Amino acid sequence: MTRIDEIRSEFIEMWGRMSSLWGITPATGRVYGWLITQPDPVDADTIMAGLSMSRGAVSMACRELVDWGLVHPERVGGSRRVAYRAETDLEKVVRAVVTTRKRREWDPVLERLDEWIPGLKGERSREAKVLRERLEDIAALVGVADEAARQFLSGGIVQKLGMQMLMAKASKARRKH
Amino acid sequence: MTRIDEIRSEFIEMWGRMSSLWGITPATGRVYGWLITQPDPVDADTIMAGLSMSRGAVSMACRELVDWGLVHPERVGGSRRVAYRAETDLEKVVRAVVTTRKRREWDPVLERLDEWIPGLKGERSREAKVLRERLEDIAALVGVADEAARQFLSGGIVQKLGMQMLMAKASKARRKH
DNA sequence: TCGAAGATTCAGGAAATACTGAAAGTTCAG
DNA sequence: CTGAACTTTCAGTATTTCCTGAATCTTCGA
Repeated sequence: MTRIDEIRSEFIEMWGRMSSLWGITPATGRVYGWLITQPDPVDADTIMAGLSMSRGAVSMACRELVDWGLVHPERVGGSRRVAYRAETDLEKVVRAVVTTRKRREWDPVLERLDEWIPGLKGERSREAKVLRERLEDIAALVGVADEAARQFLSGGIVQKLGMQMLMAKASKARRKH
Repeated sequence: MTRIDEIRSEFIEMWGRMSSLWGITPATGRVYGWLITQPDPVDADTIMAGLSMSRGAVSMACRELVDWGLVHPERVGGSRRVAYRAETDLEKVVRAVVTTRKRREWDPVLERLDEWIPGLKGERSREAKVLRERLEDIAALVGVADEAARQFLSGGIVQKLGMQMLMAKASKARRKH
């Protein structure tokens, strides 16, 4: 095994382990990792062979990645075959992840909090009063995060420039060492 | 079941479901949710009864929460018994979560990237070149996140004020509706 | 329209993860 | 120092989550 294969397989394993952190299954994570290491789009059979996964698992993983917007399906000329290409523009990746997680995870939390807090307004007990205060604090914090996400996603030119600047800076700083 | 008990149990269930998102086990999430709903510190037996969990599970959950800094153990006067109190200062909570996840999850990623990238410098193939570019981009992005986290944790007065202002604003905005 | 290439689905089995409960460990009052 | 009160540990089991692979469905060239 050459150095690059070694690095590739470690990188893929890393994506597998980080999968829960992103809210995807391990197999999906490995597929995304694998796709990132491929310079050109690859089809399902190649992924199957490369990761020793079943056809079904590859299909489900790719679907999930396409839903997230992390991978793009491309028709291979003159055939039904689909080849998958990883999105490598990191701004798009971050945007896709923020969008999906916000919708799936934060929005429902805010909704529930907004139901609960008024429901506690009537209660007289100290218990209810304390709980209400705590829920209000949490709602405020989630609201801030929500607003920040919204700002980022609405993505005026300002945010884009800011992000690119930061990335360029970090990139340069890292190269020094 | 009164309204408050209903809300409490839904809130606890929510923490159970969100647990994987925070990187804790469901039982640990439920315990934290339960503690948040309690105005006063509670001991292990009370948690056991309230959540119908085994003694062992409660012990492990509380330990994990204490490790994260989300819960504080307090000795009950004149006895070996320990009572647990949820941290409700949200700035401290966010700080604790950022610290722990950064250490456990981001730092290792950066470390690995820093090993891999030089390892690819020698390789001539297009494959290696493309992979190296992608890893460098990822490293830059993680580096930015890392720096942001560091800034936040080093927590000058500036960040604190900024956060408090945002929270106050969000809090007020929410009350209007 | 038909047949074949290829994608998708999903029931069931495999693997990972979490929880229980009893035994062992720890601490403290007396 | 002792034993009672309380906590922690961990082997075994329960539960959840994930993956496989064969059956089914879809699309496209001819």
